[in-house]
Amino acid sequence: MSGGGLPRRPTMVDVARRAGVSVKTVSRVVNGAPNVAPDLADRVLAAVADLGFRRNGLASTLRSGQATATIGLIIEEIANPFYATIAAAVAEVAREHDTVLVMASSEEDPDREKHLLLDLCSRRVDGLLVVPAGFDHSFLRAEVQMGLPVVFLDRPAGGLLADTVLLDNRGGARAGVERLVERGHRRIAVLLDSMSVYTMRERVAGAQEACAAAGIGYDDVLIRDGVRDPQAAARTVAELLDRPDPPTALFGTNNRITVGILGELWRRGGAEELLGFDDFELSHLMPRPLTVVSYDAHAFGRSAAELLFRRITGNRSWPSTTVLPTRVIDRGVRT
Amino acid sequence: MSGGGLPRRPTMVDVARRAGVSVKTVSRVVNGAPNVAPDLADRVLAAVADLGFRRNGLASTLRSGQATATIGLIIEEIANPFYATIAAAVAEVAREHDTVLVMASSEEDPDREKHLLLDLCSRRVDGLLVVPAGFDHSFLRAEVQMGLPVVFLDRPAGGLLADTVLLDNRGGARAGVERLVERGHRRIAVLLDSMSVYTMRERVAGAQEACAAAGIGYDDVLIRDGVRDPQAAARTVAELLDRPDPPTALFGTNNRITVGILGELWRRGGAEELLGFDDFELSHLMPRPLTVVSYDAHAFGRSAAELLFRRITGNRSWPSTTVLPTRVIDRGVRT
DNA sequence: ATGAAAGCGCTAACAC
DNA sequence: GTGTTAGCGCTTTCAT
Repeated sequence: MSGGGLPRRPTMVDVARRAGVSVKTVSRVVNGAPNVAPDLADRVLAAVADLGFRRNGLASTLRSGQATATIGLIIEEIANPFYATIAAAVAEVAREHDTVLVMASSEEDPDREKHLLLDLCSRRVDGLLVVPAGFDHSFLRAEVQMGLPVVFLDRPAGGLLADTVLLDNRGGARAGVERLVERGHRRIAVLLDSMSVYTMRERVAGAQEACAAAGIGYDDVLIRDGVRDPQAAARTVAELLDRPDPPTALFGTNNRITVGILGELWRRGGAEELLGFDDFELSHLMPRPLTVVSYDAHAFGRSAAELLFRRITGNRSWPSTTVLPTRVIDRGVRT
Repeated sequence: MSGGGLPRRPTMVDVARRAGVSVKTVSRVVNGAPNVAPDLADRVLAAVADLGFRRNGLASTLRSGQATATIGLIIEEIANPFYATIAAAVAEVAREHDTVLVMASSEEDPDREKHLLLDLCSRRVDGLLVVPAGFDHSFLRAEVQMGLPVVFLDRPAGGLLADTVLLDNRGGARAGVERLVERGHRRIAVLLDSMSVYTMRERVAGAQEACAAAGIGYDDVLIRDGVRDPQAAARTVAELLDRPDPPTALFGTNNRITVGILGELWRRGGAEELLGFDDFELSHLMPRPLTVVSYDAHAFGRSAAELLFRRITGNRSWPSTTVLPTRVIDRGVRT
């Protein structure tokens, strides 16, 4: 081989040698510390440029014990607009604190979530923001006790007392379904991802509260669990509407499901009324009336991130739970 | 103060002392190295659990000289579905390589981009994926020469020879506008973000090629620069359509602009034909015919990330430029 | 204002 | 199998 070896990264020792100063002086110049003679500083800067020196932040952090200026964000699915909006809001707050964001998606897998969280702990992030997929987060207790701030977002933690920021899932779902009921619907189908997810349980409970209050009996057939994606939602709608006793209204309990319902209703020209949890861009241009339970997703992400940074910067008050309001945007047909 | 001091993080020395072994043995156990007597391993594990020890990955990386298992991704705007899809694809590939993703948005600000990139270099990421906002990336040359892989995505780098993955912006725009021309349109407005952005220049050039080929003269009035967001797009549409010589078709050169045009056309009930670059979910449910220049955004992100990891794992071939195809999805009215 | 030496937490290299 | 020592690149402490 003709020596394709890459040039070794220069260190402060290399820079010091080249500039004819001590490493400490290089450190001072590189970090903008005061009290360095201008001529020495110039020589150091020249050596830095010549050598292509870039300070090793890992070594710096290790020795100084400073924060890594990094926070971790674990969500379920990056491409979903709900999580993308949260990520954008968190990144915005992180930037305001000169901190970078390590982002990963758990894909609703508790094992993967645990692995990711512990990995981030090893990387000594300054704080963690988690949309939990698992049900037991006690494995984080030691880290939390040693001062690692963790904020849970959208769903509560399991087995760990920690800051939590939630949406008013139950109230929003109840208010949405009440609109359907007011317009005379008695057979309302509810399509949901999985009862193992906190938000789904809450939204279903809210829907059932509204039904119960209106004296509508519970019908097993209308509650459809396991609707994981838009395709599944479309299939479920087809199946429901082909029954002898079809629903007259449908509740999509998250944005993916609502999109799937919408597509299938459009395809078959169904006139059933639709309620969705989560608003989305252009929802007002949909080819049919669509009522949505909406909220400020950006503010949601920001609240959680701001709380995290309050902890990082020393706030030691008792763990809090914040519930953000939702509101119904009613585009249904008036009767 | 009554000693609110947090317990110090235990180190391998603490674990070793507690387990009555040497640090090296702790290191072996913690890293799953072979040749440790089971009873010693058990004692170490017990001490680890008691103390809540978590290996400091920064120190480990520093000493061993191993990779950080981190890549950086710089995009323009996290919440935009185009970038969110790319981020999801990149995260997917990163995961396949047991690597985490540091993500940041430059917000189209070259200074911020430079700052972020150099920060990531200090953090010793294993590679960089960049949707460039700036025009000069020569400040990365030293890093690249020392072996840092960098892949540019969606737009080419400035002043730096590096791997690049692009879309066929020009060909896609040309093909899209050709459809409009085929249907008899002679006055086609083009709304674009900024001519300083590479993709915009290419898309406008493609549109003009199609017009020129059809003998359509250039009309200054119809090329609208500076359309930064959906609101601006809506305003521009209103202004164009209120002119004495309004366009009969509009070309939105990115997803944000197309959304804005769509809203305004819907609001005023305009019958003008619409072409958009970038497809989006539910575009087929829009209340009017909408032709889009589409491509596989997920594959786009994956290609770039896979190329990056090929570099990280040692591929040293000449920098490549890949151009991914687009296709027109024609939902326009047949004449 | 500058430098020498020690050491952050860990692992490589070499004992034993 | 296990332990000792040195040192990754940097910053701290304390001289001068």
